[in-house]
Amino acid sequence: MPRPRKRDYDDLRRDLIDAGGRLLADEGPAALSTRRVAQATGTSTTAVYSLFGDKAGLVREMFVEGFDRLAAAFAAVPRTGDPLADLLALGDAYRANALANPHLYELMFARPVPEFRPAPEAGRRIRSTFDALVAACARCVEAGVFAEADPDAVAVQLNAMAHGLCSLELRGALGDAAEARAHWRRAFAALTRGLA
Amino acid sequence: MPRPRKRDYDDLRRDLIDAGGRLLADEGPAALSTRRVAQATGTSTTAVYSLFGDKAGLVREMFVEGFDRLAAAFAAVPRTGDPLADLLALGDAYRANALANPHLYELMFARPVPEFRPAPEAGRRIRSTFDALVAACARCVEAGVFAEADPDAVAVQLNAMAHGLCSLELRGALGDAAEARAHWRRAFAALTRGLA
DNA sequence: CGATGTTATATAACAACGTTACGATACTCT
DNA sequence: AGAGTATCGTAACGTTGTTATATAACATCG
Repeated sequence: MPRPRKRDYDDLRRDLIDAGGRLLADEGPAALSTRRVAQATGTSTTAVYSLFGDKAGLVREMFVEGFDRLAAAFAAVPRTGDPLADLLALGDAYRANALANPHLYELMFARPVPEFRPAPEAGRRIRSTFDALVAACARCVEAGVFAEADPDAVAVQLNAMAHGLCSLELRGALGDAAEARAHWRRAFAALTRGLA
Repeated sequence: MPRPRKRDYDDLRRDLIDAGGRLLADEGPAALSTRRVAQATGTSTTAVYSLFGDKAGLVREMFVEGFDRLAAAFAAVPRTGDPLADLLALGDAYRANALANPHLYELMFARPVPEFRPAPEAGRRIRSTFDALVAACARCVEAGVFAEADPDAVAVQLNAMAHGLCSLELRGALGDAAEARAHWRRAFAALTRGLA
């Protein structure tokens, strides 16, 4: 056999992904170059190519990291006896995650790195975080909080609203934090009332 | 005075903007380089810098072109006696414009060109197309179709929903055209019912 | 334990990128 | 007609993504 060196291998992978995230967060997408990432990790550009194949491959890992964080944020939302409150808490978690990791949110939904376009295959991982939302919607339907409807279709509506609001807020179109929170509250109040 | 040459000047401007649009639409953001644009227009990269200052300056023109098209699509929506129908027609126009110019839509609301970040000043032009939406919301409130509310806040909710749905549809997450249309209908039915 | 084969990674090169300095051209105005 | 200035082609600089090459480090076999 050749040269596994499994330990350092995984460490280097993580280091490169983390360095990419830091670069993206601190200096924006233009600073996310293979050289900068390699330099920040104390290695050379070749590492990116042997470990990820491409710059796009590295960015793809940062992309799934973004969805992993979102999934973690969703998983941390407790399930109480109130399905509607749970659903709204999911919305808050979505917003909090986007505000805490704006660069990853952008990477997930705004395509800031021209080399990287999320593959349709990546849709499956997105889907798995989406399922948490669908389940919460299903509970609302079962509990009679929402009118009889396909939970999947309901989830699409809430997802669209959440993403639309995040998009506006990150662009600064929702005013300060207090105003933004009010927009969120009103929007989900109206939408969930319409779904009842 | 210097060397106006107003005629060719404006023509060249338009040609460069159009070439950029074609390049972006046909080959994606990675192909949108000053050299490609200049070559497609039969000129050289310097033209971009003397006419727009920057690559970002050229992209900014494409950006406002996107909003001009959206404004034109909004302006083409007739105002009938039914305020709610008018509002929904505005939503359809928004969707149709996004599907007809997906690359411009991406430029307006995502961030496919790292060099270009919409200036806060550009917000004013966005605002002017947003105002058409606000006016339609105000008519719904006045007519009693919606409950008493700040038309601006209502418009934010509809805007967020529309953008969220467009974003999902352009990503292919809304199924085929028929399914997507059904999602749109259901989403706005629920939201406008909740606003009543 | 030393030789060998295989892999990981640094070095250096390539084409293409955004940008700028420089010169030449083509126009407006006196 | 002459003078002055904005436009724009040429060519260069540094940086980008990527790849070919070469070296170094490890696992296995003799």
